[in-house]
Amino acid sequence: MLRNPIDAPENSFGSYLSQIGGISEEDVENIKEGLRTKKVSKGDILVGIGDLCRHNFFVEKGLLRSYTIGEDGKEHVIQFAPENWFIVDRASVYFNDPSEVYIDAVEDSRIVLIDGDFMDRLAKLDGDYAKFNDRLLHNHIRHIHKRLNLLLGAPAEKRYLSFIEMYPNLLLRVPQWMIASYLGITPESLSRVRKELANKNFKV
Amino acid sequence: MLRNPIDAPENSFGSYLSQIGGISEEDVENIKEGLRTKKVSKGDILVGIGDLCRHNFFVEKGLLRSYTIGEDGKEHVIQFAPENWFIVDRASVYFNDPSEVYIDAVEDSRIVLIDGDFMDRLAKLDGDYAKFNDRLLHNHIRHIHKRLNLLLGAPAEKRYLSFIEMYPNLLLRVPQWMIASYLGITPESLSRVRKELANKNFKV
DNA sequence: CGTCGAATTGATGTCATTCAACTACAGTGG
DNA sequence: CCACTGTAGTTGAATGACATCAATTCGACG
Repeated sequence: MLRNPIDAPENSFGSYLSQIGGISEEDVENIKEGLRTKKVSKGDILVGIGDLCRHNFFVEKGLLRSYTIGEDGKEHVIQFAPENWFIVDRASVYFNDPSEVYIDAVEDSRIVLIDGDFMDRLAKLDGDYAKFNDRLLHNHIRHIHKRLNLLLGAPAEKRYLSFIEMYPNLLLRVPQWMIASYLGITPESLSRVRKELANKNFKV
Repeated sequence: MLRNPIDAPENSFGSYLSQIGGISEEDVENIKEGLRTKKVSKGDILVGIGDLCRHNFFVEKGLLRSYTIGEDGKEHVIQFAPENWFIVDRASVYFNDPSEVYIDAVEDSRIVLIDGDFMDRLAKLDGDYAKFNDRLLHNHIRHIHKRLNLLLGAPAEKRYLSFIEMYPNLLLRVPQWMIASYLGITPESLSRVRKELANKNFKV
């Protein structure tokens, strides 16, 4: 759930753990062999609705997304995950419930599969590391709350502007109809919002 | 974040910890003296926007809510917390950020104030207890995700029906305009939705 | 009894959706 | 190399859902 995509070195998950998670190089070495890295192609589905989602996915390179199919039969994008983000149906991993989302690859990607008790093993190495997962969870919550506020209050244009502000780097990587889906509007509406903004002389 | 209001015995937080949290009676005794219980009156504001939210609130009796003021100047209800629920701006407690929400009392209430590192102290008593907080966090996330889905996909009527299903006991306790605010619609619209449902011969 | 906020109702406006047509472009196979 | 096809994006006209504004009713409470 943290920002700043980087230029996708191999094993950026290791650097992430040590730099952002504050986990010693040594400990990273000790546990990382329990991890699998996987390459997926654009369009590949990693988790389907009804599956058990057994892993948390860390994106080293590329772009994943999660989405549901509403009762209206339409896709609703829940989250995008570019480099250095996690993506997962936490309820499914944690409670062993069938997944309520799809997770698929928007671009060819290289990802790290983190199994359910990876964090537990990490916590066993050093009690402080339990706090790392805690931080991830709190970040996640903060993030969804921001989104909730927008959906509750803001009209389409403001939601779009806020999306640009939060994910400036995704603007050119994600097709417009997916952004529309993330914003909770139709592609046509987003097209018109963009036109309006252009008329107002708005530059990204 | 768990259901089933009860008939508000004194110290229902203790029972909650032992029954739901699986924490031994003895350990509950050991730490509960660090907790304060407080009575608040309908309308009292516990946390204001900009304040530091220093506590997680557990509702033993009564009803709290959290809400923001959108840029449109309107209230948006984030969450209701009846008996046996927690309510908190987690980002504020965890990251020491100024609160982005108000928390106030919808009814006269008796609440337990849980300070930021209560869970840490609990975890120190018994390593397994760390998992309790983890479970709370995951429940919270699952809950907001459900909400996200509704806001993304469902029209007013479906959101209302889903609200009734999730919080049947709140229907009679929360004024209609607050429910409307929770659903992201105006009180007038909710009134019409209800009328429609009545015409369709819908019974709560 | 009078007042105030909550809820309903009607008239009207606005924003986003829907449906359909059209353009642009990328990928495929002849 | 070019036609064929499918998907993304744009645009227009009509519709629909919800908001807004204003008037009225209802009920709680001093």
